[in-house]
Amino acid sequence: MLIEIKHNPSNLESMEIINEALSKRAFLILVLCCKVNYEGRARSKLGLGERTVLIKGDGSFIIHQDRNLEPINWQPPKTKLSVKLENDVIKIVGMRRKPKEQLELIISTVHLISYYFGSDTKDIELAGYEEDMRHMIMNNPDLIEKGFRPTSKEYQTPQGFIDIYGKDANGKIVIIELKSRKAGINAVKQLKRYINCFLDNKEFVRGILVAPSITDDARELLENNKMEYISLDPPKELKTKTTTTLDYFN
Amino acid sequence: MLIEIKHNPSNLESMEIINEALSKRAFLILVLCCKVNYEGRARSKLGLGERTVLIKGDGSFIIHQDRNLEPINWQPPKTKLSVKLENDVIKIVGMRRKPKEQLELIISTVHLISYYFGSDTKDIELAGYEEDMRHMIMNNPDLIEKGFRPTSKEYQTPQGFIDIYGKDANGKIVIIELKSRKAGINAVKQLKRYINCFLDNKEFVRGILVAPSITDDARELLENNKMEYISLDPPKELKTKTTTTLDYFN
DNA sequence: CTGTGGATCTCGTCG
DNA sequence: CGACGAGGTCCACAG
Ligand SMILES: [Mg+2]
Ligand SMILES: [Mg+2]
Repeated sequence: MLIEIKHNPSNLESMEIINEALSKRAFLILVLCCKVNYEGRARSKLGLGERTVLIKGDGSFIIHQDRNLEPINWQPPKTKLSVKLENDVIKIVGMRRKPKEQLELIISTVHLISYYFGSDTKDIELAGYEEDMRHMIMNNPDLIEKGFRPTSKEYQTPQGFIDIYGKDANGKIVIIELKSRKAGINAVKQLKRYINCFLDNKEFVRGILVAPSITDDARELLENNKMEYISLDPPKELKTKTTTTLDYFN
Repeated sequence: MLIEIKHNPSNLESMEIINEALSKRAFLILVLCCKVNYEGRARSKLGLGERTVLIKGDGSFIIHQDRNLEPINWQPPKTKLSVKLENDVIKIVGMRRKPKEQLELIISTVHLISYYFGSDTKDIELAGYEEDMRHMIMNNPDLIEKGFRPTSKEYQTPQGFIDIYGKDANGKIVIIELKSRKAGINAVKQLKRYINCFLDNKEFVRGILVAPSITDDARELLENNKMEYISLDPPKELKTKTTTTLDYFN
């Protein structure tokens, strides 16, 4: 893999390396002392401090402090980047149209600069999502209860799409709201709104909240509204086996 | 600033440097070829590729591909990290209890390893949020309309807290829903639900959605329900002035 | 510690 | 391109 690394470059050297990396759309890594200004959807100002900056070939611009998972400032992919040197201060500016916003990095000192061209073609495999729960239930409706028959197609109300719509063994309409994480009161409210769309039907419509767990408040609200809860974990099976070695087949 | 950098270390060297960085809670940066497995709230598997990894002193564990703003895999702060070398393969594991989850990084080759101890004490100043809008309106209620008088305290309905509650010049109840970004149909639905809490009052309750802009569907839904829209941008004034130089006072 | 809701949310999907 | 909704959301705040 092609990688360039420089320790404690001068600001002039840094500017040239940054220009090189930006023009070649490399993955650029900087450790530096900087101030940061953001203006656009919101506005922010960050005083001097040492930070790690990532700039990706797709225009992602990411500034990390030494704490927290999330970057302190950022710009999404497709940001237009430019760099200039003025009075021995480096400025990297990331601009976006729509929304109009810009992130300005004012650099006093660069401790580390590196850029590389890597190969990363593999896509991630994921499981454990709401959509996985839906597939599991459609393939095995008895997970809800014996005799439950979901309709094969999505059902739309004025309030939006119902996760799963079907009928129980007695022919009663059943509306299912799925949550792949612990369900709170908002999940119950959403289910209630779907049921309200059927009020003029006269016949009782069952509402079932399906989630791995539920908060106490949500459960109370659910029962007060004569709705039901079924505990179900989202399936987490991947299509391929997970390995912890570096075999050729992975 | 103290920083260590090594280009193309052996896996044994890498393991020792990673151990050093982890034990000292440094900010660790790696560019490497790896596979990644995650298991916990969900499950994921990522095949071999070159990635950039950040591990912060607070336990944040971040894996970036060469595209997208967001990391492909991660663990939040307070993750417990460990490293080992087996058959010349480095494994870094990040574990969390509650939720129980683990992220496993299986490394074949390290291209760059660096760790540092930086100084970053400044907090960010932010503006342009819903809370800023609320303050602005409370301090200048005429922004809504002449004669509007908000109550000083928050008002809670069974549906949750109302952003701003007050009365207009005619003494009619006014409920305001704030959005700091473009408002969609969900903002309108939320406002409608608050108003429904006052239905037994008999008297008409005004609902006003305040946002910088609104989608067409949301506007239609709003008007069909006899509610109003006021266009208002969140204020973006910072307490201190933004500078684009490196003056001592910043 | 849990629950709730905002966010420069991001990102995929669908129209 | 805009609207909409899920998310391993993260994160701050309140109870
Ligand atoms: Mg749903
Ligand atoms: Mg609100």
